[in-house]
Amino acid sequence: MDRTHIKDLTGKIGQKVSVSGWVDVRRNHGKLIFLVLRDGSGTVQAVANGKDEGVFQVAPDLRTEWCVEVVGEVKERPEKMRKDEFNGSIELGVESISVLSKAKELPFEKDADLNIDTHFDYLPLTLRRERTRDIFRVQATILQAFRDSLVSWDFVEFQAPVLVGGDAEGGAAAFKIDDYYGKTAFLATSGQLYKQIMVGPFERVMTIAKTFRGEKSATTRHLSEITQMEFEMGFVHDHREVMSVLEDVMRHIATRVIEKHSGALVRLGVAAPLLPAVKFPAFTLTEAQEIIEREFGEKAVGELDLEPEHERQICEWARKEHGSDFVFITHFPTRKRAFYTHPDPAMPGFSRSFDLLFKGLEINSGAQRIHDYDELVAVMTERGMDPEKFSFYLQAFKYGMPPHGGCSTGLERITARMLNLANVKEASSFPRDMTRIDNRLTKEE
RNA sequence: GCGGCUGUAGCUCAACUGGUUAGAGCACUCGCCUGUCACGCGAGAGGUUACCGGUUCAAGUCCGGCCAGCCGCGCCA
Repeated sequence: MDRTHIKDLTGKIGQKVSVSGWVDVRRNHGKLIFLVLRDGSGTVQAVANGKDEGVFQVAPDLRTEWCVEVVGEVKERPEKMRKDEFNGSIELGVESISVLSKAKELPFEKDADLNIDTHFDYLPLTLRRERTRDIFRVQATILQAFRDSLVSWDFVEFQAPVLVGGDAEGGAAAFKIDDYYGKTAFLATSGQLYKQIMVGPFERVMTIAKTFRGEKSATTRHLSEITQMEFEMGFVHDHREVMSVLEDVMRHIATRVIEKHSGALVRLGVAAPLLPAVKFPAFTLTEAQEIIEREFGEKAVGELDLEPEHERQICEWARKEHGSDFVFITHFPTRKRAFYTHPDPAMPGFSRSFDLLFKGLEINSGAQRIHDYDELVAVMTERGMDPEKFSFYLQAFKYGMPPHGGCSTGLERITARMLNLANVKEASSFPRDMTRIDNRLTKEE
């Protein structure tokens, strides 16, 4: 008998079907056993009746997470037993059960709150929890919405390398590969330089790139391995055109998440992101700092960046005053940003750069880039970098590079803020940090 | 790296100012249960209180050390 996916059962009332999946919950009433079956598409209640001896040779033994194949009839539930949830008005009348795989007792409480280290210690199992499935279904939608929107606007997706020849960008700490055919290589901290090179062939490019940061940071917003959703576009006049595209991408992502995952948002207890009717509010760093001083009495003006607490404050204020969970901060000090960041001639000392804050956290960073070869070389020299070491990259600029700009969004950060996850690590299916790669590094074994 | 907090059953947590045999819920085992949906009821099993040392008649509780985790800061995105 062909398998029916649980999401398709609604249309098969009265029919005999075969369903395969996991036992999500078991409620044993003696001569009546309720099972909640789960497959990749959803859940459904199955009812095993004690009158059926064949079924009752198996049903009482079933436990959480056993894999089973159940044959039965799709029935409407009795009027009073209907629930306002997916498949809440149907159930499966069990006629036979075959056990595909047994499961031991789970080492944690399935639907209760877990400490985050328990969650990580048992990831292959905790990922099966509804909460976790909700998080990563939303994340998959974020990724797809990012890709779909940019591709529809003629951005070409390319694959940025992960193995790179140098810790090119500086700033972020790179993981070193000691033996790359006898030489030293690094794991990419960003796809930035390759993304700029790709403006040459395609003008508009995007990539969803794995990047790696070796900072010794133990916080709720850092990971050692992150997914960056990046794009770069040619022939811009300044950073504002990049911000405009980014805003459209963010609106598209938010809309898609709201459309597809209203149930998950409810289960996770999170409100849909607040989008302003007009444009995302945007302030220069200095303006933002003045607002923080005025509204929160914090000293901020003159600092090179917003402190985490200031990011939270300006977002709180923007939500109240502008009805937006998104806030752009522009014009960071030139010396605080990467070497390729375009200075703003109208604001000496400041650059055509921006961060996008979302619900209190920086989720994106971008800028117009320097496209003039001589200017780029001069800036590098000024910063004590050796242009010779970047000759590979600089070829693109020597041979006709248009004015361009782009940005990069941290997938885990936007997911975490979208769903109000306290720790960004919960937004990574297999998080890597200072003390974990699959196992705790400190665990004795 | 610095600081704060935490570590008790498989999980989530109790145990007042140190005081009898360290408890509960869930999970697990056994029994009962035909409409549950956090099913219910009864019984049972499950502990070197992270680890090492100290103070005390007496330590889960106080002190020192050590390990681990979380949170914040720094740094970063």
